[in-house]
Amino acid sequence: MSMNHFDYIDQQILLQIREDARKPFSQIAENLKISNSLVHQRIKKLKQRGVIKKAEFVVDEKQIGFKTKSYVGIRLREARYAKQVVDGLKEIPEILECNYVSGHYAIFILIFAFDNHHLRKILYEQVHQIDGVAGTDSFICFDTNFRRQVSLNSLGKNISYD
Amino acid sequence: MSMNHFDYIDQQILLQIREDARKPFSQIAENLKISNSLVHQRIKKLKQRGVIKKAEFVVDEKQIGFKTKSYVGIRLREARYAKQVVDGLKEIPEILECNYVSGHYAIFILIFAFDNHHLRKILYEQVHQIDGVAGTDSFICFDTNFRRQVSLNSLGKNISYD
DNA sequence: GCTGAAACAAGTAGTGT
DNA sequence: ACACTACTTGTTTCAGC
Repeated sequence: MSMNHFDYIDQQILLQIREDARKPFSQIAENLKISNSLVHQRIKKLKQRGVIKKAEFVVDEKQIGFKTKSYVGIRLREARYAKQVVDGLKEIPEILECNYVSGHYAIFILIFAFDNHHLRKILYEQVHQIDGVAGTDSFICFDTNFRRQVSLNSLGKNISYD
Repeated sequence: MSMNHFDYIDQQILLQIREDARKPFSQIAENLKISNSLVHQRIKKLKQRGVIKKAEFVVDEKQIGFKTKSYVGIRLREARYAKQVVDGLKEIPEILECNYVSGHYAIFILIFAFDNHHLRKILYEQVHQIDGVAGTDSFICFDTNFRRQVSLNSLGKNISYD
């Protein structure tokens, strides 16, 4: 299948910058006992390959007032409305993620709202008004037990899991 | 309610570093026509307040082999098994997020697997084996239409939405 | 609470092996 | 593909407003 290939250096660099995007390259170089500029070159290539996209600061949603997190499954009146519903959902800034899914729902979204009342208003006054939406089911998150990034352990191996 | 207070500078800094965690502080200062060191001070305070947690590089899961993304709702045999089930789920590295939720399911998780076959194996051989799990429903993501961070427009205002 | 300059550290590019 | 050096740029701290 020969897709991307990652060696030990790539993997270690990813492990380090992923958790701290502002970690000095020179420090990474020191840890790995390689030159400063090699780190720079590798990261450049990882970007070119599309393995790393961007570095972002993680803002705590709760700290800026978004206390209610909820997943919401959306049922459509008919399947062919999918695209126009997605276009409508995109206009609602509280919706942070939107997926086409298999199973009970056609579309599955993630919403952050100020509180439950706010969530209800978004659903009733905005989502339900989009032409093609038949109904929604909400899965309000009482608590997020954990949240982490994808494992890098399988890199470079290539991968038998059965 | 007097929770956190954010002025224009805080908001602008957040907007800029959120999308590019490695943007030089000096450049931010220039954009806002404030001193280099004020940017530094403000970011330090935002960290202390817990508004920003860390800077992370975003790794493209598909590029490192995780082609199947799925949300999975978990039903419990009895509600009181919740905690021990979460402990079991935490041991499965392909599970990237785990929430207690309202509605049909007790627990709602996000899984990234190599492919559908791998996903099935994780569910059957790991998740379903955890004591307390009655069953699961999967919502496999065919496509992610969009994905973004929470809006910062409500900062500093304080907020009436009804 | 903010600025500005000075000391320090890191990022970048070019050259050679 | 990598390391070394020289150069440019950013970060951090602190005195002073």
